[in-house]
Amino acid sequence: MGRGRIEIQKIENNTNRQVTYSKRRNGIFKKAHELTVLCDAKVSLIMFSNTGKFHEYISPSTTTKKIYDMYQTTLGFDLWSSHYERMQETLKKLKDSNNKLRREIRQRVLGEDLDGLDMNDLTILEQHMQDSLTVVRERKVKNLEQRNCNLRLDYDTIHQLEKKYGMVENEVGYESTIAYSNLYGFCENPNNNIIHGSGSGYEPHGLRLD
Amino acid sequence: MGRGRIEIQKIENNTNRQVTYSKRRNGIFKKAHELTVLCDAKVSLIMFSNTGKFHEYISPSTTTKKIYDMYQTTLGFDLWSSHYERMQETLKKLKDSNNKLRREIRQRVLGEDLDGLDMNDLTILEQHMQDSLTVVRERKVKNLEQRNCNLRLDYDTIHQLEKKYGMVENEVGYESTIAYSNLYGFCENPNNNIIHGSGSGYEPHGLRLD
DNA sequence: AACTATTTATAAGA
DNA sequence: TTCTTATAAATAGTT
Repeated sequence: MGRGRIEIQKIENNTNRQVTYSKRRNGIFKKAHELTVLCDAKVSLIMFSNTGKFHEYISPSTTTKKIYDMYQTTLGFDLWSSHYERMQETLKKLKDSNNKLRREIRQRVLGEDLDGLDMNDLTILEQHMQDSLTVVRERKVKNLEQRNCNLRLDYDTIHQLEKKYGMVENEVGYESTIAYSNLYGFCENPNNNIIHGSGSGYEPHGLRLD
Repeated sequence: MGRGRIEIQKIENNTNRQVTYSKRRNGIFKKAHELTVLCDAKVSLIMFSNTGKFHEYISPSTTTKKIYDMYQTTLGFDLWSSHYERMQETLKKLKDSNNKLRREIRQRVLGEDLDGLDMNDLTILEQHMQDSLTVVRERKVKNLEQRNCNLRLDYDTIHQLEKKYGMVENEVGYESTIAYSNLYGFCENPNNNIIHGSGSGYEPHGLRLD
């Protein structure tokens, strides 16, 4: 439809191709719109030129996203699944990881869910628990030693103050010394359990497994 | 372009509209293809008729998904964002949950990361660990008792077989009895630790925290 | 971007 | 539906 018939093959002349693209693009957009109106159809027309230029027609009664949702539904597969895939994978890994962690906690912290473990597993688990318990007890000792040091500092400070300002030495000195020696004595027996908690009201201590 | 000019407005006659849709659909598809070839363009043309019928043209050099990826990139917004949103949320929750679980394990299972805990926390933690350890040790005892029962069954079975087939009673009976009595003796001291693991090669035992 | 000779698309009819 | 065909519309090449 023009001054001469043309073969349907790539127009090699650059300018010519560009011009034809522009003309025919308008033509096809017009056709798309006419179809939309005449036949009450929904049309999504997306084009990228040779040079990457983007143009689109979308029927006024719809949106590109709606068309793609319909497209997806119609064809029965998920167009953007590849977009999701990595996300899905991450999600799955996280869920697996979560489950493993929860199981670890059930086993190791709460002492539940031991059904899958054989004698050897139980022994290893027991050893780990024993080690952790030791770490916690050592930390308690460390804490007490720290408290001890602070008290010793306090005692020295007070002692100096007493000297300086002539306070009654025995009164204050007595209490400080009591506290000091009690704590020091305790620290020298790091494995005793005299400050053990009540032990009755067993609670997960802020642990949520739901 | 026909026997008479028509107004661009919805064709009310149902059959007529259907026919026009069919004809013009072919026309626009042909145009889309010509544009693709002549101008080396990429065209995605998706149509849904009045009655929900689906038709599509896509340039052979591409796919509908590629077009939509380009569309997305070009327009600089995410067509699928609503699809993502819930997923993103789930992902975040899982990550948070994971982190909490990992911290729990660091504190409670490995005995690490105790810096935020005061004396009381440490004591509670210690008690929980002690309780869990007790559970594991009780489980070990239960396992041994179970093994014991199994052996006792084996022994009875063998004993019956011996009777039935006249096997030399002492030979088999001796070994079974040894095994049985060893285990039974062990089970009567549930809190001893003679089958403790090596205890030297401390490993997280399948726990991954990375 | 306009023009216009021609080709192409298609409305109406069969 | 599909074919036909008169006519409208699109557009290739030109300006």
